[in-house]
Amino acid sequence: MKNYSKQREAVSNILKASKSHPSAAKIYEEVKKIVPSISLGTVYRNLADLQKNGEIISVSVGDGTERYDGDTSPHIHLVCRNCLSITDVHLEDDFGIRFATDYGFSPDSSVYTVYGLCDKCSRK
Amino acid sequence: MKNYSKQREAVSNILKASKSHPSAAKIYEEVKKIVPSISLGTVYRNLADLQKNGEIISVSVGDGTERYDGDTSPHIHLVCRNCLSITDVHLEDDFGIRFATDYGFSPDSSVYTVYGLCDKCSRK
DNA sequence: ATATGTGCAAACTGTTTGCACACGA
DNA sequence: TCGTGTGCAAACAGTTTGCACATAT
Repeated sequence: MKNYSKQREAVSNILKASKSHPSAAKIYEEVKKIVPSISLGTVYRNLADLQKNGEIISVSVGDGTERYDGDTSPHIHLVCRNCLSITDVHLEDDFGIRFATDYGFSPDSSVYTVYGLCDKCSRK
Repeated sequence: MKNYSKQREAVSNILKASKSHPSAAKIYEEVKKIVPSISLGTVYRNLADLQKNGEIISVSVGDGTERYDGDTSPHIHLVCRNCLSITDVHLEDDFGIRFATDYGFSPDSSVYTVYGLCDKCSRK
């Protein structure tokens, strides 16, 4: 059904180790240090697979690129519309997942994003 | 500072009246019935403005298009990875917004999305 | 042996942008 | 009048995909 590949493993590891919500291009840069021959297309393919499995999530920051996150524990993303920074706020529990189940929905992941201006940018 | 335009008004009205989370292309189709001369570029520009004002929000369904929502009251989106349907689950309160404020963040909107399979698709 | 994954590069498509003109205040 | 908004079309950029080859089981 699904074979092992060092490329997918590397992508997964990088995301799980990172806290910076990198873009596909950034991940590509990082993975090349481990698997130099990897191509950007493969990065995208693996990101799609991992996301479908619920191993990673993705967040829209509004700059046209998708950001990826290897942390699937319940948390909110505070996305600054000005500097595009993403701040995590961890939660006890993901009640969205619980609600979904109540509706007959089979959830694999959830993303809670709050948009606005971060502390620094709102002072200006 | 910001002028009135029937184009922006029409885009806004359509979104506030709709419950279907339409794409920009779909909105364009609808708006043309009201302002036939409107262009797709203008639709995008107005969607960006409205979103920046917190009048509308947008949701990624994962098919490469952004969906727009004129309902900014607290609710969760249940997005089916198979049929791409979006089901709304309304909430009492948007605690993400409250949390954000506690962190010195100035929120303008929030999006809570749960991905998975809807009732219908998970049966197959 | 056979299904699955990869690298490469071209193709795709949603979105953005420059420009000349129109409109609102 | 003067700043803001629009229409058009071209340009852009992130992402996807076809194909031939490589790898996993």
